[in-house]
Amino acid sequence: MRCCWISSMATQALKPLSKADRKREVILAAALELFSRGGVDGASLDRVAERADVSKTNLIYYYPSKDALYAAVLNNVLSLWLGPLDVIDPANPPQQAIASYIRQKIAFSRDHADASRLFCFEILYGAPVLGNRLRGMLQPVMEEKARVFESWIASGQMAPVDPYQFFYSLWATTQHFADFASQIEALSQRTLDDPAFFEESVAHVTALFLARLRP
Amino acid sequence: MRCCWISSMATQALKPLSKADRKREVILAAALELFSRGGVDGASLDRVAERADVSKTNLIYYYPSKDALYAAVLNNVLSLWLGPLDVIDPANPPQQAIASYIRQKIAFSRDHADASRLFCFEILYGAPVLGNRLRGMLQPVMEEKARVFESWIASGQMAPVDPYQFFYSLWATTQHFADFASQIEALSQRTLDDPAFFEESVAHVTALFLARLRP
DNA sequence: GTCTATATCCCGATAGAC
DNA sequence: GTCTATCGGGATATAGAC
Repeated sequence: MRCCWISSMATQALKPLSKADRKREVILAAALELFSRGGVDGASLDRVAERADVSKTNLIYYYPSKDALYAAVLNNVLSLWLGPLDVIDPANPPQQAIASYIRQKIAFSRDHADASRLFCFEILYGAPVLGNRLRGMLQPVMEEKARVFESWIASGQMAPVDPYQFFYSLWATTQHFADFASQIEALSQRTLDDPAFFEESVAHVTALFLARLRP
Repeated sequence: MRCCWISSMATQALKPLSKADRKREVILAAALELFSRGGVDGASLDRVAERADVSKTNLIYYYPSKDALYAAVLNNVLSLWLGPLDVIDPANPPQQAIASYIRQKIAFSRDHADASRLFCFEILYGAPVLGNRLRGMLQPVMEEKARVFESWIASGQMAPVDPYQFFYSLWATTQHFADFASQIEALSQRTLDDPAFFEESVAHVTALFLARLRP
């Protein structure tokens, strides 16, 4: 049900994977799991190799350095991270689009909590690897989404808001469930894996943002 | 104006600091600066000592292990983090209290971005050091604040909301400005040190939450 | 492609003189 | 309290056989 193979979602589902490709996937999955717990410096190549069930030298054969491995994992994570943005489309009514976006993002925090945490680590580090792609690729995407917001506002479908600030708050609130899961669990003793808590969270965040959009 | 000495805010301002105490402060400040960049594992004691302008052995004299140093820094950070919660008081009207809380939290993200990032690192790690204090100390505080919300709701001063979910969203949106500053800067080319962006951010987040509270 | 063996470096922590 | 010297361990990465 919940996907574990990151790259298989990012690449074409049709192309059959070679044995080497599958090995790369296993290594990437192990690296994501360990890097997302303690950051890059919190996990050693020994442990990643152990988790992926390959020798360390073999791992280095596929990814020539730790930095290269980290970058490969992060690029997969960024692809996944971008997915939900598709729903922000001028053809959709804003309330529906944003409600769908929120649900997808909170589902992402549940199904890919490790990816969300690793992304958070990278940003905390100052985005040494993703910085260029954020400026070069995400920024134009955001400009496009900002124009969608402007069209929604101009047509009177929603109250005027700063689209950038609005997205920052959307990302913050939805990703919080993955990145701060241990704090939430300490205070609420709840997890997104509890379907009731998942739905409560979606309902709360949706109500928060839709109240603001009311024209 | 903006305070750099973490501990001096947590301890009594009256008690004069001994030479040793001042040295501890310098070490803690250096450790916060470096740990908040790369996490605990991203900084070495050598570099912390270098930054604090003490020898490594001398550093270890004051903090017997890296874990002890990390725990000391984190405890200071938690004290700072708790401060703004005081404004959530049944005597205040909810809109005013929450607006004040938001402004304080965003100011915290500006003035103590490193503390916010280190706190975020710790939670990402799974709260190995703060977990017990979150459960043992923060949880009762939150129960008290939840009762304040209930009293506000019961008196018709605000719309009914889940206080816990509400706080999670408040923390997420306000801390986001510190923890995800590099992403925001990549997309908006703005920083909280820009007073205009600071005020825009406060206005945006305040409008978001107050719209939700309208009875 | 995969292995064993190893080079090289840096890290946290200790010993012991002063 | 502060120093020099150093230990022991674990990390990334390479060399070279198979």
